[in-house]
Amino acid sequence: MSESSGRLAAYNPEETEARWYKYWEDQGFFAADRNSGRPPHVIMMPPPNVTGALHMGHALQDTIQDAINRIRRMQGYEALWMPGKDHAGIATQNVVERALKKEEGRSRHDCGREAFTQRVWDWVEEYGGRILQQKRRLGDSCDWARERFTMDAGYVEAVQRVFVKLYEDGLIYRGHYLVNWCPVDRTALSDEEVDNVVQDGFLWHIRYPLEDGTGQVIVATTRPETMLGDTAVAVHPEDERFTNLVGQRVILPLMNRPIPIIVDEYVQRDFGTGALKITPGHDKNDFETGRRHNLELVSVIAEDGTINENGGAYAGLDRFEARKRVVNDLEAQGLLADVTPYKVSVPVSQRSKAIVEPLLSRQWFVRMKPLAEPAIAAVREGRIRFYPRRWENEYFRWLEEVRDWCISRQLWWGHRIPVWYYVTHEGEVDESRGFVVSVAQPEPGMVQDEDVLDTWFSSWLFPFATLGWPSEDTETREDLTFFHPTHVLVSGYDILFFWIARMIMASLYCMGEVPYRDVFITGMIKDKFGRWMSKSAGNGIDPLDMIERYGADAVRFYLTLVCAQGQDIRLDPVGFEQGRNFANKIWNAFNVFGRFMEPGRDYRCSRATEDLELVERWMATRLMQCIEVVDQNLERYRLNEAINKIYTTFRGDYCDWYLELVKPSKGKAMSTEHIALAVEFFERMVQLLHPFMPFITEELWHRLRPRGEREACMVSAWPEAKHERDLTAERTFSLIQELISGIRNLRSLHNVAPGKAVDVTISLPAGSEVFRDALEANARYFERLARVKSLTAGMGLPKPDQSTSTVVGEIVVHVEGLVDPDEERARLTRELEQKEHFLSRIQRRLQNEQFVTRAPSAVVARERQKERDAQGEIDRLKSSLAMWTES
RNA sequence: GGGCGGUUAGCUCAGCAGGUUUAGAGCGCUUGCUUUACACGCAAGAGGCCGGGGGUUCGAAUCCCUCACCGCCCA
Repeated sequence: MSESSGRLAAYNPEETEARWYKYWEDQGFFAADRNSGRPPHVIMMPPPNVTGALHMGHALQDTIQDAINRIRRMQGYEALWMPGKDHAGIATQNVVERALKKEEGRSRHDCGREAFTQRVWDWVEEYGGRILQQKRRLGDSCDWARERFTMDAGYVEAVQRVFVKLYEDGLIYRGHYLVNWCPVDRTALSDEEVDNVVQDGFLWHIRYPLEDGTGQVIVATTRPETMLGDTAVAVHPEDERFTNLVGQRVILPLMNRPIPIIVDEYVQRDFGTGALKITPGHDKNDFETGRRHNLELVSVIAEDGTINENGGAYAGLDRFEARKRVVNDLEAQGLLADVTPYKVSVPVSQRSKAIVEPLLSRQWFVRMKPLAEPAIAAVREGRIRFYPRRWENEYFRWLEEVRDWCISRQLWWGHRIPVWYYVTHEGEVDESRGFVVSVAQPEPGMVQDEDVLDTWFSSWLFPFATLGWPSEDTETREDLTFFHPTHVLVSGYDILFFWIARMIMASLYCMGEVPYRDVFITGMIKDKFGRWMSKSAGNGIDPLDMIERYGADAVRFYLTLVCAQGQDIRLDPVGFEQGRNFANKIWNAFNVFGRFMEPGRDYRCSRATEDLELVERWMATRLMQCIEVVDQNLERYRLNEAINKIYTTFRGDYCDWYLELVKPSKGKAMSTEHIALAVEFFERMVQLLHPFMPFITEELWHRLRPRGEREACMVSAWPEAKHERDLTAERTFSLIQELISGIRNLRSLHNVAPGKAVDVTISLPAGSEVFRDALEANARYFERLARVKSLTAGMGLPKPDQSTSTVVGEIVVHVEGLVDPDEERARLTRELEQKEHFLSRIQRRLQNEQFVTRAPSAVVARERQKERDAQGEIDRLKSSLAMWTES
């Protein structure tokens, strides 16, 4: 595996990634064991739909989860990332229905429930594992052996048990209410599954003639077809326009049915004409009004969205066709008073995009208030914390006004509702005898409720049902006790209510404890123009394509870099190039010393710290600082800050300065001691990078030293910032960096050929003996990085003839042999202006008495130092400039 | 109608427990360089009164108020 000599080609992720993933899995590194003696750290993967394919949202969230999981594992936790998949009721049923239609031209009804359900199982068997396979390409280090499906036998039992428990506690009831009905999927939906979309519509003003023929009332409506089911007209009690009409009746046009005029506070006087048609069967507000006034309730729309037998002449028409016909007929009869354009808010099914119809229907509901209260308390008391915090407000707002949850779905695919009915001799359900709520069939011959449960009614149990609850098996229970509650949930705000809030409720209710301590809410991936990615818009970016093109590490790196706290991400696929380039950089950096390494040799640095040369001591301290910053940011889930720090440290400090200075010159070999330290630093950097870029780091980690049978970067110990920072090395080296940059700048400005060496004189202020010695000792650095052939450093050295200068703090650098007076004057003038501008800002601050007296003394001292420095620099710049002006 | 985010370099975004920030990164741009780890690179540079207005403070991109525009959520 080790390739210790010869040139390495550009990094090729493809081969590396497959190999190491297999290695990790074969070694069992993903498996979590409660008997390890280590403290647990658990992440529950939001279970993807079995029908799903990997998209960028998964890639982002998995990258984050895997990074956290890998860090925790390296930090010595028994890290469990629990994978699973969701049966996704409607979505999956739809997929299989479409396939059935396409392949056999049959509907699920042609097929029959049992056969159809079997087909879904076959489909899940065949394709349901696809998305989890795709996740492996990302490098997800989940404990695959624990993978759970929300329709697994044990999981089914959990769902049924929770239903029964909730029912017995009075938290589930069956009710006859207006529900959100999707005429396309022909099922009830919860409020959360319905979006309100503003559309261009009309306000139709319709004349309702008074029964006594003395006049008319004009009502305004956005849904004229529902008039077929009107059972009243309502006006506001204090609306004087209608006082004399209250108690009278109007004849409902087209239906020729007398209906009363009632008063109700709910009517908005300034809407339309002030008179409101009341359709309790097809409007939620009207439903309430109807209840208050004991109005008759007429349903005129059927489950398929057509007008039913109560709709008179319109029976059988689709609701939209009926609207046109109703409007035409009203107009023909002179009953249409006015039509005005109007913005209407239309309820739309999130899944089918069909306009949802409020329909009277008997469904099962969960009483949410009692479940919500402990869930609110858990967050208020800080037992659960959201990152970023602002989502807590959103969470509270939803829970505080949460409405009961309609959980029954008229589907065939899902958890069957554990409710049983008696049957008549004819085999019909006999509801007159009531029902029994029970996991098992209570009596022979009883039939189970036809409906299934909302998918979220199973996924809200995910954190503990996946760990085996409610199994009584000892092993399982110990596992549950060890791993639950979990530690962090990573998910998007799009399912804050659907899933996150409900999971918290379910865990508190069933387990008596929170499901997790931290909730990390990610932003959503948008396209580069800020639009949602979708198949229909064709603007999606396939993570697998990106992995193929750039490598999984590159994809992960870039996603981590742009995943700033909860902000939506406008993803530009060219960004992944940065990841690929960085991977290549890492690969080649290894090559700098790797090509000198003898195969099988374990390079260890034998020098004491004080024997290290300056740049080595500096690199050691930079690494410490990097680890500190990374650790701090990881604690707050600021992964972008962490990866950014590692990136700049590796690229800037390690490659551009450290490696450049320790690599041997042309044709020379690298000393064992230099290799040893380069290996040591590299090893640490690779470990820090591993959670974010697991593949390339694993590969290189193995090339660094001979490794044992079951050793791997992914199970190595997380680097610790255990050494003190070496502030002297930091100060000395950073000054040298500035001097070198200054010289490079002068070379560039004066167009010195890259190969041409220059002589440099560095004039130091009095008392700089130590620094002068450091410069002399490290003259090689200047030669290496700035092509300085002769370096003269000393206190108060004069400017050599024919030289150009720049000022770094109290130091003046003269580069000899450069003459272009005009260029020089212009440059010095520019620098001088900048400095003077800066100085005046500082002085303005210092002349402010308030500042001097009120600001902390350290701040004032710092400003005074800045002033002195700037003044000194200005003086030196002026004298340099003077020389050029004289000559 | 209520709530929340965003507005910082040409583009995409960091920075927001007020003072080492003379506001950073990547891409793009300009100028050099095939200096044998890397052109998926190196070096040097240009580019921003941090959306407008007001306030708090000795000091504001950062805290408060207000307005504008963009986006999201809820009714």
